[in-house]
Amino acid sequence: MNRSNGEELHPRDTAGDGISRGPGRPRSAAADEAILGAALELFAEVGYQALSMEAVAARAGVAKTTLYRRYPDKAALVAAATDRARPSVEFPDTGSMRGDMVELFRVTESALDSPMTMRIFALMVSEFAENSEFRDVYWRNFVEPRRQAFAEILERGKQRGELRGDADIDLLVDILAGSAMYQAIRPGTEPLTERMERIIDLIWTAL
Amino acid sequence: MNRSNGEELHPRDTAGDGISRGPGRPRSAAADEAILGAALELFAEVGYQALSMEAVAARAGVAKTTLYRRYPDKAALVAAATDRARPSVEFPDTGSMRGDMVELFRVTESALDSPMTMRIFALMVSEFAENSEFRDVYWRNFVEPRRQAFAEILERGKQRGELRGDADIDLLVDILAGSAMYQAIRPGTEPLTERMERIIDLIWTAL
DNA sequence: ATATCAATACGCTACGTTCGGTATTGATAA
DNA sequence: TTATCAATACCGAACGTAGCGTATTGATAT
Repeated sequence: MNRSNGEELHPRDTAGDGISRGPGRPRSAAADEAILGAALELFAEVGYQALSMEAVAARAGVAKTTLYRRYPDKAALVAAATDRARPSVEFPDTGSMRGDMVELFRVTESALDSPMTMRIFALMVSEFAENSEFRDVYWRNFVEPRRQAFAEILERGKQRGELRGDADIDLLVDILAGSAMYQAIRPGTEPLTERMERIIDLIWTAL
Repeated sequence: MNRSNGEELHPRDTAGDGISRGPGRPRSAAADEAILGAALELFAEVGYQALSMEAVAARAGVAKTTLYRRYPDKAALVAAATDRARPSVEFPDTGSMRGDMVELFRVTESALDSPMTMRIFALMVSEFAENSEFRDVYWRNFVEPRRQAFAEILERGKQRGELRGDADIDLLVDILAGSAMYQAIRPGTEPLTERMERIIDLIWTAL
């Protein structure tokens, strides 16, 4: 799990510009696609630990060596596969800040319920303990976009006068994102959206 | 990783009442102790993944079979070892609610910085995705006590009149605990305690 | 009291299996 | 000619199991 990026380690840049090609047979783009697709599927199905390189190779219809030609190890492969799967985040605009917040949480809820998102989250947390660069990929792809959406909503609210001009947006985002993550982890409570609505209302009495 | 408790699976209840003992040689309490100690040490040192049963047995000075006589698999052993390691949580009482909160966070910060706590946290999150009963052990031992401390502080504040009587304590605890966890995960910011102070102050303008 | 018995734990060694990762080989595409 | 591909064998680490002989205990028979 303590792995460097992997892109640097392999001579052929599969996803590269494609213009300057060295000698010899080029990598198969079809294999690239099949590998990443199979890896992502299996990761979503069984999680990181139970994902085996043999299974990925089998599902992709590719030999195991073909995997290792592209990625130095399992960690790098999974990182690349999940990296590609960035879910797009919508920036809601309902007119009111509270409405935007609720809508954003509503949209996020399904993501937090999906096993794949939780698995990525788990990977991020566990890799944090190991201080790997892994964490940065996940943070950038999965957390930062949602933080951006939060910040955007708050900024608009500020301009509309719904939020005090001196409010620390970064701090507010921390509180909101932290509460959302916590609700996702916390066992057995009321539905996420409802609870988050109450959290929003509580914080907003202090706006 | 999908494992039932383990206590039920093995006939001898090592930690049982000790009064009614059937025939046969009893389990060695020294071995019990050595096993759990070695497992906890190794878990803190190398994490769950890299922890091997062979290493535990070697460090405990015990045969591998002795491990499997007690615990059905690695997951159960680690669960038992970490279960025993409940860190005690102090309930601060500085006189003011804000002071109590800050003090509690200050004490908690060192725990959040230790690799073992982070590893347990990671295990909890990843096991949540797998829906294992594992998660409940960790939640009960590591999260719930701190939630209790939070709730206690807030309750005292309520009685002192520092907090509105109709404040939803459970919800407040969620926000505070969630923010703290988030800060622990979030890469590279200011020191946890300082940031938590600001979060407390922000929320408390809405008391 | 003492020997025996049944039951269980213990350490040891070995084994079967899975899986990550490497090496080799012959064929194939550019 | 040169690198990729698939197939296969291989190595080593690790989980978990099985069998052996031995040690320790409670119950029982003499």
